[in-house]
Amino acid sequence: MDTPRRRGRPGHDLDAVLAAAVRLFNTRGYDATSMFDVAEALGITKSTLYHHVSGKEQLLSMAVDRAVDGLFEAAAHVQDLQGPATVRLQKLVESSVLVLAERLEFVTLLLRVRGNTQVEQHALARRREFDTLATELVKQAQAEGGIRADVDPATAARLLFGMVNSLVEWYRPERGHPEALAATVVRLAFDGLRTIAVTGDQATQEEH
Amino acid sequence: MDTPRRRGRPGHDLDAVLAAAVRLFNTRGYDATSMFDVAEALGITKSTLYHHVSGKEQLLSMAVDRAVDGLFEAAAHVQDLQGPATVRLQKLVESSVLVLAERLEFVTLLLRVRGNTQVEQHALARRREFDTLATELVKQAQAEGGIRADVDPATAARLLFGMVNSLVEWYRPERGHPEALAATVVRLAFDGLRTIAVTGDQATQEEH
DNA sequence: GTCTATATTTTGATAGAC
DNA sequence: GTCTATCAAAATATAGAC
Repeated sequence: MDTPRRRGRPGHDLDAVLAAAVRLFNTRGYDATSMFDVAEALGITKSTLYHHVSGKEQLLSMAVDRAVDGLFEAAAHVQDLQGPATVRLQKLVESSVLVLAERLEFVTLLLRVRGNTQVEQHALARRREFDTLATELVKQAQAEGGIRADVDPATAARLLFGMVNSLVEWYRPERGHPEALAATVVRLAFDGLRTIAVTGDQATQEEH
Repeated sequence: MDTPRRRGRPGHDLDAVLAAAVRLFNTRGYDATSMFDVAEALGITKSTLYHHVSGKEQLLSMAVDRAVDGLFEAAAHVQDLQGPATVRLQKLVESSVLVLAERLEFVTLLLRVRGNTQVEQHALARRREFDTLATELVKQAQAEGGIRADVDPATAARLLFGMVNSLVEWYRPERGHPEALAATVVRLAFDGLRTIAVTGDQATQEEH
């Protein structure tokens, strides 16, 4: 959205540093990635890397913030909507998939955070906040009779977004449109795997 | 199943060492856990720990094997069954949940492996094998008309088991029966979240 | 089986020149 | 912005006594 303003000619800007770091964190693991590894990937030395960032944790912090911010922007947008909670829940799932696809590497990193440092604990706290929000929406949808009431709302929310989050394990942006994937996830989650009475517009086979 | 035969009186046996290591690997992360940490948790020194195991990687190797073996035992059991593929797929989901619950810490560790060492690559290869097997079952179930054919079988299998695997993020054995949870997962995955025509036996609200 | 060293490497991070 | 040099701490692992 915001145009990253060009910096002074040479070297790397923060975004490039962050991108390289996050890629390494995801492939090797955060702890297994050294600042030397990050510097090497950028073609600079460790000292130069420390000129750009204050430390390893700052890289993690910036990365998870991008993921969390995206998720909450989507949630805020959905909460502004009118209409049945069931539809809003569908929209939340849909936009979560889109955010995950758009910020794949950041969300991937976020989902692997375990809470051992303050940065990680903060990220976990915001994830729980999102969870609560989703659970509330499930409750409302159950109350209005849109989704089944024979499952605990917290359990339903966790399984639903567990399915969504599992996308980071295999989704690759180069194959298939995120919109189609989002639609598939919503369909599977809400209508289930089982064969249903075909109403007419479900004849398209999709690949991702 | 197999009675762990008692060792010579004193000290720790391999199972105790493995259990302590896996617990730490899951809470702090594999790379962030040092051999000193494992030794300390057992109340012994690093040297003594090295008397029990050949190194850190062996601990990881043994742990992921326990998870993978459990999953494949379940898969083999399901493949021996007769009847429609749709039912076998349901059984595979169900028993996967049960294995996950029974070997929670080992499966948790398995699902976090990224493939940076040979041990991890081997674990990933076996996971892919399981994936292929699940995808095949989805295909068969689609062919016999049991589950919807408007979704790519690989995508369906990944989303289905993505939902199952997400249980490691929140399931805790002390709360609720694994059997009830497995039933909930199957119901949600196959019949979906949406309210359906109530046929009579779906009045029970479950908690996990 | 358990310990006290100790070797060796790698880590995150800083100082200071250009 | 980038480098060389360096530090202090922590890591995996081994040697060898009891």
